[in-house]
Amino acid sequence: MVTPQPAAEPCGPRRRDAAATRSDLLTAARLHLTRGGFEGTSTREVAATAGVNQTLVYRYFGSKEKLFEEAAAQSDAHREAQKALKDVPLEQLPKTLLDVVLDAGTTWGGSGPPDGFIAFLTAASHDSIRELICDRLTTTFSEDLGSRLPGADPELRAELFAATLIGLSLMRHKIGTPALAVTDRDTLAPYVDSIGQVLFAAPATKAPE
Amino acid sequence: MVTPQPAAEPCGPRRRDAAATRSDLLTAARLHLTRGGFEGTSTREVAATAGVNQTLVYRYFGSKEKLFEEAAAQSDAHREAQKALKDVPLEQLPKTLLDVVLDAGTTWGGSGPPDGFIAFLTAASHDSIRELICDRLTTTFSEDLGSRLPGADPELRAELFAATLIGLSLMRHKIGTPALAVTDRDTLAPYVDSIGQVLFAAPATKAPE
Amino acid sequence: MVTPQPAAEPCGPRRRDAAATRSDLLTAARLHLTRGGFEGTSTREVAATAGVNQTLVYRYFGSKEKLFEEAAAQSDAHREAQKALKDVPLEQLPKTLLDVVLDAGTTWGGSGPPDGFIAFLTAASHDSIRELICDRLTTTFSEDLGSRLPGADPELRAELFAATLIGLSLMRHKIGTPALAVTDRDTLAPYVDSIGQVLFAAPATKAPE
Amino acid sequence: MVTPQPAAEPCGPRRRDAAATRSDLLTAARLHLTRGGFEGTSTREVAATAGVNQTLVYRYFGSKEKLFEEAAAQSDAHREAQKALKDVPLEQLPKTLLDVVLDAGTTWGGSGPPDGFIAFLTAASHDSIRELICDRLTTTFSEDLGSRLPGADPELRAELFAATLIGLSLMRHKIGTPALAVTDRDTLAPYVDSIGQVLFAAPATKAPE
DNA sequence: CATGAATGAGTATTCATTCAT
DNA sequence: AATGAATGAATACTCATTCAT
Repeated sequence: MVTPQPAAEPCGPRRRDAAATRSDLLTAARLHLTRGGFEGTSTREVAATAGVNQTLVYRYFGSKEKLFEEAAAQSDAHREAQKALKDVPLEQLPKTLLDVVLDAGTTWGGSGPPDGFIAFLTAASHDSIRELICDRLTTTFSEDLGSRLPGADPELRAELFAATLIGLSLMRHKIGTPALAVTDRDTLAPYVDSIGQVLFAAPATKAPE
Repeated sequence: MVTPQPAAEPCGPRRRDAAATRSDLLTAARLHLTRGGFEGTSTREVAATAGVNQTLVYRYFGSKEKLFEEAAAQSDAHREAQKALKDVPLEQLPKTLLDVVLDAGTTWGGSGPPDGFIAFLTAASHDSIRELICDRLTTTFSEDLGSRLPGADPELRAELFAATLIGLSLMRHKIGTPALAVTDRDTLAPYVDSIGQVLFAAPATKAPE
Repeated sequence: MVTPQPAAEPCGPRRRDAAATRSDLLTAARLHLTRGGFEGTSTREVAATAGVNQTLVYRYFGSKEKLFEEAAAQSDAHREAQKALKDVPLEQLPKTLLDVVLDAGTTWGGSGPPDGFIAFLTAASHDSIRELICDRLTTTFSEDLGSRLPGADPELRAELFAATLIGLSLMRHKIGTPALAVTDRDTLAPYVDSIGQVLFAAPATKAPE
Repeated sequence: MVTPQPAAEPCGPRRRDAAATRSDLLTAARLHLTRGGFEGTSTREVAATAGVNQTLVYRYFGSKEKLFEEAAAQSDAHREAQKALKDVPLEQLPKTLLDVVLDAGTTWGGSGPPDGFIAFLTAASHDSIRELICDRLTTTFSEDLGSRLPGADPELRAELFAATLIGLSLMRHKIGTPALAVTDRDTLAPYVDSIGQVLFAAPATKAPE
């Protein structure tokens, strides 16, 4: 796990810009978090990727754990998902959220910007990060999406939709199963859409199986 | 990540039983793998959980990596899933696979036997284990299930169903989102079932969105 | 340091022959001793080369140290050297001892039978082996050869001749310097001979330099 | 092999001086190298002798091997020998080189500064160090000294003289044979001198023995 | 006589972290 | 604000050795 780009030019003591340094560290941390997870990444690697001295991790974040927590919290995907949940009508939600997920991580093997509450699942073995992920999912899906669903078990149905997106993201961005790794958005959309329809519509009164 | 039970009282040299020792190590490894992932678990922890001297990991497996690979490969869930794919008619598959997934890992926070190709996703940041998971998913879903699906994109639809199961397992067993963590099988089944119906049926001729 | 031949056919629990096993272990130990020295060789390697179970080292010798001591002590070269010192006239000694040294270790890079008090110098970093070597050299040279030399400083002159042989052996068998590694016996002999003549003859009354 | 002085009292974090730390490590490594050889010395021992934290070995040298290679390469004796070969007339060379050798290692049992391409022979079982020693000997003797010798086989005769010095050093500094361990320089000199005369003079046309 | 199982101490090396400049 | 020096605890893995069969 040393792959990510060495980044940054070695230019003397480095430009003295606290904000930029902080932000570079966070970006590097996000990248490494999605690849190696919490325990699989060292602060040295992160600092190297950010082109920054290792000890600045401690200056700016206090500890490896806090750096990674902040990195995990800082997710564009999460923000976008939440915005979508407020603005977009239910029937367009599946496609919109699919787009968020697809943008969030580059296709498997690619090297684009890593992001998304989803890719961070890799880091779920670390307790504090798992809690953070759980909170995010709860707010965004169980609560926000759930409250918009008619019929029985709204939280559960919302979470099941989240499950599909999470599984999809994992298989596409991390594991690389043959179909999901390469299928384009437009082929994918109708299927995700129909899962959404099934889960978002009020279920028929449950006949015990 | 030192939580799992210290197991076994330190009671003299331990009974001399190669097969049992090997198996205890594998069980302990599976447990730790699902909790801390590959890099998050030390061989010492595994050995302690198994109530076994640390060096026996190397006697029996040669390296941490090989121990965890074998542990990851040894999955009842995988076997059952594949059996189901051969014996069970398509319309009963969703429920059957759901049961496999639910049995595979104990509900979040519990301490039962950890298992399943799914729960091991935690370990997906380690390359060799990720490949193993990828192979398993490809064989079981993309190929075996895919070959049974009528209509277009069979592998993709098979993988999407796998994605739902994976996401479900992760959220229930690992992350613990409020609804999925506690919902019982019978409440869950109809929803998973209807996702299965949507994905397993031949899709209508796709109208470009 | 795992090179030496795996030896011995894997033929069931192995022929039950205490003497042969002991002797195989000693031979393997000599071989490894000259290559990796005491600390650079593990009992497992020795046992593997001997085609024997590792624990037999302890059955037959009690400890790694004792195995290697016995191996170091068992030197054909030493025996031959001592015999030469008794039987051979002074003026033929240099050539005779040269032959002992040349036979003792195969030319550098070759894989013949390793032997000789000389090659064991490699193992001189281990205290008990160093003492053994010291004893051997003292008896053979300082005492036996020394007692045959006329004139002043006989022990010293005997040891200086030993030094030449030791250095020669080391450079030829172990280090592989360009000339000594390849020169044949007949080219070498006259030079060693003339050193012998200089050292064995009674020195002129020393004029303080 | 834990003998060498534990050095330096454990007195707080130690003075912050990179150059001094590096150099202390090298000195300690040289000392241990001549006593225990490569495999017989642990980085902990070296660090302890240097009065330095063990991890600094890796900060400054990257690995045990690189530390010991650099330690072995850093030899005053080698420098002096080479200087002598340039400046000193042939007939004074034996005595000059003898002095280098005698200065290089303290008399057996003493605890002075260890040095010299010669004493490092102990470490010759480690491949990279053996190569280094071989290179040094080749340059200094086979080539530099060889090129100054008239007559046949100049490299060989140069190497034979090196062999005498090496054997002498080993027996005096490492093995401790009775005469060589204690004899003073002035007693030793005439004998080494006469060996030099024999080897440096053009040999009589070789009559096949 | 021979072997496999088990063990504790040790090895090189890396990590997160702190201190002084 | 940024850096290099220093540190202690941990990690994977190996070793010599003993015990039970």
